[in-house]
Amino acid sequence: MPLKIYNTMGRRKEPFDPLVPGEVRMYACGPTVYDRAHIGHARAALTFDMMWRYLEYRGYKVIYVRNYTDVDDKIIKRAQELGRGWDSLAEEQIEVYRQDMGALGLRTPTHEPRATQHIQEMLTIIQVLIERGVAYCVDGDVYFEVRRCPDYGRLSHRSLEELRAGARVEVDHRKRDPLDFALWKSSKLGEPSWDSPWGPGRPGWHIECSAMSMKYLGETFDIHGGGADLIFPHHENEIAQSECATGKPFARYWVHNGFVNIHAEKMSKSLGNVLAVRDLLEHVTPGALKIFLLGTHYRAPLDFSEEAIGSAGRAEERLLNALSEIRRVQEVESPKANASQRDGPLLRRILHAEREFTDAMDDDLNTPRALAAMFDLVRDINISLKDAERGSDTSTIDSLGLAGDVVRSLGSVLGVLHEDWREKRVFSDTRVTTGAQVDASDYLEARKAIDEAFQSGKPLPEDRVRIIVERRRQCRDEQDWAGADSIRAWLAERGVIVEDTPRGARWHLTGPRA
RNA sequence: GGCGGCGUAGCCAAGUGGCUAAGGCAGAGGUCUGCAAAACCUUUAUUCGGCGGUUCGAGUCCGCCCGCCGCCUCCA
Repeated sequence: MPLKIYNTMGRRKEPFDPLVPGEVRMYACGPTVYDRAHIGHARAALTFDMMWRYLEYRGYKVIYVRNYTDVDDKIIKRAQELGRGWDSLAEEQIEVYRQDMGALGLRTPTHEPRATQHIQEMLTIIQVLIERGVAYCVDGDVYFEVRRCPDYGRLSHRSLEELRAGARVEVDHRKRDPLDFALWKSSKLGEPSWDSPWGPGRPGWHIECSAMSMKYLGETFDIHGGGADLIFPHHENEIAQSECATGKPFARYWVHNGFVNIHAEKMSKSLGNVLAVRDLLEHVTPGALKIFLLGTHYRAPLDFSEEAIGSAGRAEERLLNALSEIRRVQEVESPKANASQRDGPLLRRILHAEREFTDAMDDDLNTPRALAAMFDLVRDINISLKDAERGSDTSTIDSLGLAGDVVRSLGSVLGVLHEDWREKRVFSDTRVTTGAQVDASDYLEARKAIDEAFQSGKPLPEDRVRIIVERRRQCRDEQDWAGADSIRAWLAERGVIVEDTPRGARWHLTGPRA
């Protein structure tokens, strides 16, 4: 079954067939770097990171370019407000963006070009457009003349008339058509400025993506994407200026991800409901955030809610638990069976899950279905784990190991399931009792120390907590259930949760991070 | 006004006209446990916003209606 991708251009799923067999060139519009990344940026970056990973999983060699818009009205404005240089603000925010995307486990694209480092390439394209008579210069500004482009509106499926009718832009009488857009803007005093044949100025917004995508990927390349809001005017204008300059088709597949709403409202500065990735990661694991985002198909609008992301976190736990259980069983029971004796039913389920996963992803990257395939396999794993635990069938151990590998591998295609993320959870600081003896004076001293720390709001001293937990274990060994229960309750009041396992008591801290 | 999207169980969310409508969360039973917790298993939509229509057959196609949203202006 071939991979199919929804192409905004034709508004339908199309079989994906790259220009050069086996190789994919893709470009995604990156952020304008004037503020921290929010959850919408995360969704866009994740969508293309996931696409990249899946294309590689499918065997393609991928060149992935994502730009930084590091000169723009918003950056200039923000820098002025902050009383600092626009370039240092952009530089700082690029670093912040990298950190945030890194925290989400997103890979760094093959190239991350910046607009300011490609001024010359932009000037070249603008020059060609003027020579070809599709762009004109007025008072140091250069505009693209929209009506010289016969296909204008092809991507957004709107005619020039329709666009003019709905236009809310103020009419600038220097332009030949209200829809003409700036390729080059003359700089005002104090604004960033580069020399050009039309005087000092700075690039218009759209030209940078044409310049950078074509520089790194060629005049025609496979995939171009971004948020759905970029369809018009950004991508429409990119197509117009690129194709008019080269006379060749620009991008072949246009991919757009849906928006993130916050409690059914659009996220916007004015509503004050912008959710920064950084702030979000204070409360949830990257894995939970990604499972939440991938739980909705990338083209559909996604509504953020605490409840939904909480349930994604518990779903992540479910996947992680299965993996650690496999590991535990493997430690206890060494595989005895050879390959031919492997557990048949589980093997079949593994193959089924892999097929289901790729079918789902082939169908326009249907990550909700792909996740479902993983959860199905996890259920089968859990059932087999029960069998293995009963000790009746050691032949399943081998297949369980394989099943775990498959879950990990599918998880890494979606970029979820980094097992080390689990350690970063606030509530996952677990320890197991050792069997050490605790005498009465140590116990009383530990209680006192814990109470002092608790009352002053400090983190509880872990070594003292351990002493209490060991003391409780002694009570249990002596079948002093009342004593054990009262210690458990005492600890719970101070934010320590104790859970008994076959290997001893496990405890973790809640509340303020230990 | 123009263009487009959405409405599926308590919540989130898949679903190429045709076997019993994925999956996750929550809920309910159960296993395990001294008790708990955690974990795991089982279970939870005669029905897909409403009304008509096409079809042997529709959540899936068509029409109308109701409700919600996005784009047309910077925006992922």
